[in-house]
Amino acid sequence: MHEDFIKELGYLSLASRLKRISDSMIHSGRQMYKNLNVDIEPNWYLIFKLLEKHGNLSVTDIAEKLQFSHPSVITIINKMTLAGYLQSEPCPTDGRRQWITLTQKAKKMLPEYQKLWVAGTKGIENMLKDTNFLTLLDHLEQELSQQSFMERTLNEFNNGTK
Amino acid sequence: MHEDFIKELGYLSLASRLKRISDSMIHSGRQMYKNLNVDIEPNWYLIFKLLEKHGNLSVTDIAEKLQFSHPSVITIINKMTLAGYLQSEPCPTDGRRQWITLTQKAKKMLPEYQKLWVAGTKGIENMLKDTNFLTLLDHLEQELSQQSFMERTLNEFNNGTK
DNA sequence: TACATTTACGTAGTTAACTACATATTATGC
DNA sequence: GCATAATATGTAGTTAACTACGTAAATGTA
Repeated sequence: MHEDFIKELGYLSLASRLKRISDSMIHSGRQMYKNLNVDIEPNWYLIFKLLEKHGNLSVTDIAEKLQFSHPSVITIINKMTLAGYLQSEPCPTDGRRQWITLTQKAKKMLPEYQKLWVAGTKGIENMLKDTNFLTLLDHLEQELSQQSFMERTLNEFNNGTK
Repeated sequence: MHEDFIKELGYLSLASRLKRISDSMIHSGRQMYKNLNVDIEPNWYLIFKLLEKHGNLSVTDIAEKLQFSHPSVITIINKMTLAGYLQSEPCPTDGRRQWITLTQKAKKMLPEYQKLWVAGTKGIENMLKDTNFLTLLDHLEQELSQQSFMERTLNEFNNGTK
């Protein structure tokens, strides 16, 4: 086994490490869909489940709820529309907005996909069930939203020179 | 405050959430370097610290130690070379390999940059010091290396149909 | 020793997030 | 009620990881 330098760096490389883990899981998810011949992509579940919950939403609504930029949402929605899962219609009361809704194909396929997502959730749960990992993520995200990584670093940097 | 749908999904959206956190920290780091007028990029610290430790390494060595693909390493190294921090020379005993080393500029600047990285580490430590977060990351990465996210999901999926 | 295999590096193209800018529509305020 | 500001969507270009493929050098083997 080779040296794992990112692990060795501890807190310093936290962001790199979180990126490594998420990249690996997303990659594995993409491969799974491909192997099963399911024509969806790793992050589409977010849109599926969001529209399942809310019925219809605008691009901006979706971006806010996912904390994505709106161009990212547009890119995902365009692909899902091309794949026949979504349709858009102009909002009747506001000409700027688009109402995004699930198509019949999406509603038909959702129960099947839902089984996969439940299985994925269980797989992760098995690894982490005796831990407080999600609570720690809540904590970390809340801390970072109160004061950014840059602000924290600069504070420590300036303390060091006092 | 808006609905945080990714948080709401719990384990299902773990990968999306880790990506969100790492993206945000990396973005904040880039902004910090920009504000301080420091001409380095967020992941260059990995190369700096690796070469500081090992003296010189080949592209493949670096890729293995970081668990990056070698094209990713080449991209980073090309930029750092352009910025004057790295130089390459052919390995005298193996014509296929390049020895990557720090330049004088890099050695001169490293103590200053090191202060920033120490400050960043402290900033993260302050958020997580009373937790076992790094241990949980070790655990998660080890579990995922033993059995991929896809394998775990398919196992659970097939159990569900039995 | 010559040929096949492995290894190291490099290039091209993909992915999914982002910012910055453009345009159209709605809301606000004098 | 018209001009300005804010909002919603869309487009273009950036970033950093990846895979796939190509080439050159070294290694192994018949």
